[in-house]
Order: sequence, then C-alpha cells, then structure tokens
Amino acid sequence: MDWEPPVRVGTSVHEHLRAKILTGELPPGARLAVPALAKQLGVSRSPVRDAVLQLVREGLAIEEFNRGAVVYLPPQPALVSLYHAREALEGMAARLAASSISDATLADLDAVLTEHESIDPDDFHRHIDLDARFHRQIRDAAASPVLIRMLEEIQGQVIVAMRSTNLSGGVHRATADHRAILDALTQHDPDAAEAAARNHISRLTGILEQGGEAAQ
Amino acid sequence: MDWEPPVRVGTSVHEHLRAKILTGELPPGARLAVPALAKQLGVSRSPVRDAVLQLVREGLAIEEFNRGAVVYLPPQPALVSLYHAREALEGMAARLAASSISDATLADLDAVLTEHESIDPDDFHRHIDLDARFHRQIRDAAASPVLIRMLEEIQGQVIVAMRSTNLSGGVHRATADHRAILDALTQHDPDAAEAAARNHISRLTGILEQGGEAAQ
DNA sequence: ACATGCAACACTGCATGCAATGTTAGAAAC
DNA sequence: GTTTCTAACATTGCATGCAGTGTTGCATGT
Repeated sequence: MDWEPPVRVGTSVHEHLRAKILTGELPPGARLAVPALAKQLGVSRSPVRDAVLQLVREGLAIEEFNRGAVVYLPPQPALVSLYHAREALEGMAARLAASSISDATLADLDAVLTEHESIDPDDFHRHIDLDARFHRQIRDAAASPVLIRMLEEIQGQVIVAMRSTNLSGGVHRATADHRAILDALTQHDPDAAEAAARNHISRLTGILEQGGEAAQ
Repeated sequence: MDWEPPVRVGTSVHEHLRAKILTGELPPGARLAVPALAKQLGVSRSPVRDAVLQLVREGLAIEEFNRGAVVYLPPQPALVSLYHAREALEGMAARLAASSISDATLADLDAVLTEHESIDPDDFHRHIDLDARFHRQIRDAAASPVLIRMLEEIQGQVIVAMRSTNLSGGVHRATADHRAILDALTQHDPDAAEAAARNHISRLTGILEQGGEAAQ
C-alpha cells in the first residue's frame, strides 16, 4: 500500500507564509523574524527557519544580514529578468497544453475569462486574482512537473509585483490577450498558443522596461 | 562600505555535495544521511540538513521517508519535462545573449567548441564537461539573474542524467548544433540564436522520448 | 532451509541552548 | 538641539537533545 509521509510542520509554515505574502497580508518590506513567527505560530524556530529559507530561495523574501528576512519586491531590472523567464516558460506551457488540454479545462478557462471580461476595470484585486487563475490553469494543463514547479515560483513573484506596481497593462488588454491564448488552445494549435502566450508576456515586459507606469 | 555576509557552513556543505553529485562521485542512489555526512565533514547536523534539503528542492536528491535522502536520477518522463523547460529557457538565454554577447565571450565559446569538435567521440567524460561549459557560458552571457538561476538548476540535473544515460545524441551532432548556435550568436541574431538553441534541445528531447538509446 | 519475531540500530524532524553580531534607544556631553 | 557613547536587546547560524518511526539482522522455531 502506498504511504503518504506525515505532514511536516515546516511545510505548513511555508505554505502559511507564502499565502500571506501572495494575498498582500505580508507586503514587501514586512519582516520575517524567525523567533517572532515561531512564537506567533506556536512552533519552535527550526521549522520556521526552514520555511523562511525556502521563501528566500523562491525569491519571495530576501535576507537582511543579522536582521532577519523581509518580504521582497524585486527592483525593476530583476522583474525584467523574471519576465523573460516567464515568457519562455509560459510559452512552452501553452504549447504543451494545446496538445493535451481537455474540453473540461477549456470550459473552465472560458468561465474564468468570461468573468474576467466583465469585471469593473478598476477592481485590481479581482483582476489580479482572475489573471492568476487563468495562468495557473494553463500551467497545470501543461502537465509537465518541472515546468509547473518553475512557473509556480515565477507566478508567485508576479502576483507580489502586480500588487505593488502597475504592470497589469490594463484589464482590457489582458483579457484580449487571454482570449487569443484560449482561442489557440481551443483549436489545439501549439504554435499559435505559444505565440499568443509569449506575445502576452512580452507586451508586459515592454511596459515594464518603459517604467511600469503604462497601466490602464 | 559594502559588507559581504560571512560564509555560512550550510552553503559550503551544499556546494560540496552538489559538486560531488555533478562529478559522479556521488552517483544516483548514493545515500545522503545527515548524521553520517555531518560526522564525515566535521560539522553539526543543522547545516548538513539545510544543504540536503536544498539538494532535494533542486531536484538532485529525493527523500526516502525516514531513511534519509538519496541522489536522484529522474525517471524518463520527468526528464522529458525537464527538457521541455530546458528548451524554453535555453532558447530565451540564447536570444538574450545574442544581443549583448561580447567578442571576448564569443572567442571563449569558439575555443570551447573547437576543442569539443576535436575530442575522441568515445570520451564521454570530456564530452559532458565541454558540453556543460558551452551551455554554461551562453547561460551566463544572457545576464539575466532569474534565467541563470533556473538554468543552473536544470543544467545540474542534465549533467547527472547525461552521466547515467545515453542522451548526448552523439558528440558530432552536438558540436554541429553548438556550431549553429554560435554562428547565430556571432551574427547577433536573436531569432536565429533562439531557434538554433531550441532545435538543439528539442532534438535531444526527441531522443529521450524514443528511449534515450540513440547516442553515438 | 526457511519463515517469524524481536531487539538493537539509524535516521528524521522538531525543540532548545549558545556565542557572535548587528540594532536601537536613551543618557550624557557639547 | 544635536551628536556620541553605551548598554540592553534582538536575531542569526550552528550545536545538540529527544521522541517517533522505519530498517536490519540475528536468534529461534518449525
């Protein structure tokens, strides 16, 4: 019989902190002092230390020497680099997904996108959430474990960055791009899907390089 | 004045173990028991534990419940996934490098490739080393921190996999592909560089999917 | 010879102690 | 009011203790 290893406290703490960073409850600059978190969460310092170290390796936090880690918002040049990796990986994810995506997943994507197309363009919280859900579903549809793991990491950082800077590129442009991606996926056309996904991200990279202030 | 944080024991241990895995001194299956390593390296278990955890997150080791971690060779489907991510990221690295690469780096690449073209095709150790150096230099020439970090991880796993399976695709094909990539870089042609890099990796993916026995 | 049971062992993950070191706030001096 | 010194404080990374749990190998019985 298969056996699932017991849940590790360190893993739970990591997920807990990661979630709080992604929702913005722990915004960039928030301190992640191990003793304080351990006391607050009612566990010892060891698992908390593991969790914080992992957040640092994920790029969601940065160490300030002998002062503990803080939630991290990469500076603009690092975001450009992040978006280059994102373009490559999301392109490949769309390519792979195009071949194998199921009708059920296509329907889910359409539901998310249709909702996205109808929201108040000023409702950034909802925009970020729907955007993340769309990209997450394509990522998972690619069904490629390494790709999924790397995109999880990138998309986490993207959410923090979107929340802190105006790099959405506008809700309408985003949903138009998403519609193009979904159309290509619906036609199971890998080349078109990759091109559409890369075009979407590379447009955002362009905005970023011009100062990240082009939203709306 | 800038201050470089003191070297952490855990980091040294991680680099030490990583190097031993990449050289094959610790082959897939080798046990990474924390107490044993700590005793052998003359440090306590804490930094060794950190190092092993990081190796697991890097994909170079896998945990066997309550028996410690062992050096990991991903099964074939996971390698295909690894190569999909590799294709996307190496393609983007070549694209970025094409714009910014210096004449000095081009000369270095040519030196590595020229040496590679002249080796005994049966000298796999040297083939793996020269192959890794070529890809590493392009990766670094891309000068994109996120891309570099992710490709470091992928290329580490690739070295382990090459050492254990016949997926080089043949020394001559490899150097021919590399020559095409270097030509595109020399012409500072991003599209051609990306296409050549992706073509190189995707050919290897094909070999992998057909059973990984097509070397020579 | 082979299966079974059991005791010794090994390893993990979490808790906690500790020395080193950076930070900070307040008192003291100017 | 501003600067300087200093002492208390906080945090880190490493060391080590410990309970829980899986593994291993040997003795024992059939």
